Amino acid sequence: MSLKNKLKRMKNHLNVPEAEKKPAASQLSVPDIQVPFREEWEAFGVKPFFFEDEYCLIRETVYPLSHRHGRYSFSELDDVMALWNKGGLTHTLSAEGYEKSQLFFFDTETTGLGGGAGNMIFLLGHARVYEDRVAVKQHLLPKPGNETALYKSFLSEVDITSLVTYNGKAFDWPQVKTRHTLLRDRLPKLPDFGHFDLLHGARRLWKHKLERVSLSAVENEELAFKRDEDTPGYLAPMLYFQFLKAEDPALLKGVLSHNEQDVLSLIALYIHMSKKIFASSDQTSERQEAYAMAKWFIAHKETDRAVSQLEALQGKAFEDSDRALFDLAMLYKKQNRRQDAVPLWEKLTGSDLHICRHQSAVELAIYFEHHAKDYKKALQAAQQAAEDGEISEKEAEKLHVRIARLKRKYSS
DNA sequence: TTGACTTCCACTGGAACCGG
DNA sequence: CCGGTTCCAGTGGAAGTCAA
Repeated sequence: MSLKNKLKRMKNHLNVPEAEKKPAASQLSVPDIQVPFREEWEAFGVKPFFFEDEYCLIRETVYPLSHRHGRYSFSELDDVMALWNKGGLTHTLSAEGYEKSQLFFFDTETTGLGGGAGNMIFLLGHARVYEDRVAVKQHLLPKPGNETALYKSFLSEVDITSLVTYNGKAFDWPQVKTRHTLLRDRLPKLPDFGHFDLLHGARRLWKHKLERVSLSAVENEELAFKRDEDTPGYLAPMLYFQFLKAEDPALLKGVLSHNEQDVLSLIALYIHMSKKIFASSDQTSERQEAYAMAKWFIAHKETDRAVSQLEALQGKAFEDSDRALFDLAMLYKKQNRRQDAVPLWEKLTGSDLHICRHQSAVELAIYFEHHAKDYKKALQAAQQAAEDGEISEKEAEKLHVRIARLKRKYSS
């Protein structure tokens, strides 16, 4: 909590040059800058932004909240923000404490994948959801020498405390940081920040059924969003290099709209994943997905939620049903409900999965020795584990010690 | 109090994989 | 193409529990 406040303070520092942001003064002081194809750009809703002796291009697009993007309309962000802000749930995607307009849905287009100095970001796009509209804003680099203007305009907008990206932790943001290092003496300092990277949650939930967990695959399968005549991202570098030679805005229209669709998809995906997280366990039809959700809760130590999620899956057949049952038993143990865990472990000693079979037998041995004080049953369980054909050297060694001790206790 | 175990946490190394 | 993040299983050590 104190961290969040710290970030808020730093954010204020970041936004200090409020006065410089007004382009009017700069525009007057540098009336000699020529913007090629300026009329064409303006017809496309793109305006120049001037800073010192440079400029970049800004495109703003507005949607009503009722606008549908696949399955969802942007107004549904309200619903999920309300759910998060009801509190009581620890989760990496939790927007508790945030205003919805603080969420900064963010994506870049670059000249390549490598992080090296040869690469650069040429388009920074972001979307924010306000009370009455969704505002998309894109900052475009008109030529390599104008990065200061690009980052000046972008950094005066970015809410660094709540980025929402897709693989942005590994890709977009490190790139921004790299460029920022090159420019650091001319730009405000970057603080640490909160960052929701939707890639990892998407992987957790859908890797079992999606060949690729790319944003476009997730759009298709989960958001029911279809792009018409999309310019694929991998073409962006080539188109940008053509643009640098010809300067014709038409070359980048496809890239701009691709980037715009990307940030809009981030909003829809955030809505989608949040709704999934709050959906009660029995209304998730896909069992593997429900199990993935349970494991996500376990990772966040949300034991009660994980338990009810797993209980809803009990008795249902699916790929990982034994693992799910084992996880449930271990959660019961953690909750001090060993009497509920025991029948599950007993059942799992007949599992096809070695890891579940073995670990369950060991847990039974521990339970009977230390809690039920039934040394005979403990010995039986340990011996059953030891007789398992798939047992490893190390496991066998540990069981040997356990069995020896139990034999001693049992005979006395 | 001590010793024997268990539990919890932090760390680590490897693999997978997404972005343009 | 390649960097960075995360997951996952495994490890080790500190802290906690219990019986004698």
